[in-house]
Amino acid sequence: MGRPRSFDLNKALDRALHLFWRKGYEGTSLSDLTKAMGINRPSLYAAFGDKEALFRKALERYRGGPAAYTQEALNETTARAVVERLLRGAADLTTAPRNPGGCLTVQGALACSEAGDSIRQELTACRAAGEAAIRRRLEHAKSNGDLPADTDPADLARYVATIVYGIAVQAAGGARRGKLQRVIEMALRTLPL
Amino acid sequence: MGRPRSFDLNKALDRALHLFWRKGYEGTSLSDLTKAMGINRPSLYAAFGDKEALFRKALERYRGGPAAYTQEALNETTARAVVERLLRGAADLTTAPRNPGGCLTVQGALACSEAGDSIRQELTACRAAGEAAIRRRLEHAKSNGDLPADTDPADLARYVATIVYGIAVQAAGGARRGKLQRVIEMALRTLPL
DNA sequence: CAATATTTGTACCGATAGGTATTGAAAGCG
DNA sequence: CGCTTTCAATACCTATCGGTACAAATATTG
Repeated sequence: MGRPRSFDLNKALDRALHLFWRKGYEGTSLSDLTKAMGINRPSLYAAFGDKEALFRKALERYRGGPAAYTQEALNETTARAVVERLLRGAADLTTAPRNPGGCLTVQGALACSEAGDSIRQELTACRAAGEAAIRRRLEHAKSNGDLPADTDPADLARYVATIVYGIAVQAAGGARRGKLQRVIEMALRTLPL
Repeated sequence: MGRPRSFDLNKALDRALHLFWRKGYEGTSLSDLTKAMGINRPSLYAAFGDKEALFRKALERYRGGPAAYTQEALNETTARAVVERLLRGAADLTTAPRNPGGCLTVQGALACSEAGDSIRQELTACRAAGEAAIRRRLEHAKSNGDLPADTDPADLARYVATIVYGIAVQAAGGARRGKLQRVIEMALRTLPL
């Protein structure tokens, strides 16, 4: 019972996500958010909690939506296919015309004031978790003989993650998809697998 | 004539630089700055102009100081030495204990509000200029036969820059120097030179 | 219909943002 | 010394920040 909500939760969350994605956590104001989401402030707080809670929900939606390719990539059958799909997916995601340039987990809060430090740490942890997932997948590959014996899965995972982050910075600076694909060609041509 | 300035311009600028480096352009407030610089607000405005001008001066000092290794790297005699020194220098700079983690040109303003957009563009241009300098150096190397004929200097420069940016993001997330050196080993082992 | 539960809109809160007007202090020069 | 010039310090400006109190509006339930 009670008056029903007059807006769509997920649509509003998507708007918030795109804003955080483009302007970062601290660069996005509540006024920006309410305007883009088409709701007013008390409705936002009732539905999502404070700004920090809203960002975390947007991050969750990011991981389950635009960034979901990472899970699919990890399900590829060979280590090389995993790496290739991770890199190509990163270039596609960060340069898709319908998205803000770059990656939310990189530009959401790389450096910020004390007020944003909790979110900064959350994004750092999020990147570390992604890197750990790659490492585990590569460890599995190694135990299957799908990775050279002299290759350390942790090193390779960190290397792949580093290139993904670099691609995100390039995209934030306006790099086009084709240019990033050439970067990926260079990275792939010379991998130890 | 007139009353002499009671603080050291360059020392104050260094304090501002370290603050911007750690917290980004918008994450650093004027109160943060005046406190760290040991001066009060009107002195700051008289000596450096507004916040935006102060940041540009800090960026200039960054390029001429902590980031000056890039120029030295470009003066190396072989293309491989250039690339190696660029990468090793990036890891050293972004993980030096006496510095904030990461790179000012990456985390200074990757994503921000409209108010910071001018600085964001400046940093984007700064990164592009660095990449262009690498490309020109590699073009020169190619004309000297120091680069394989099938290697595009622009592609290689973009690849190197991408790894440098990735290293900066890793360092901002707390990565240690040793780990980044392993990333560099992987990148170097497989370069087309 | 009346009663209740929930959302909405407006208007506001204290705190802080970047930036400045003004006054008093400290130096050089005659 | 007295005059001028520059800097330093306090206090203040408007705008905006994230967050909320309160009352009007809209639905379900009896």
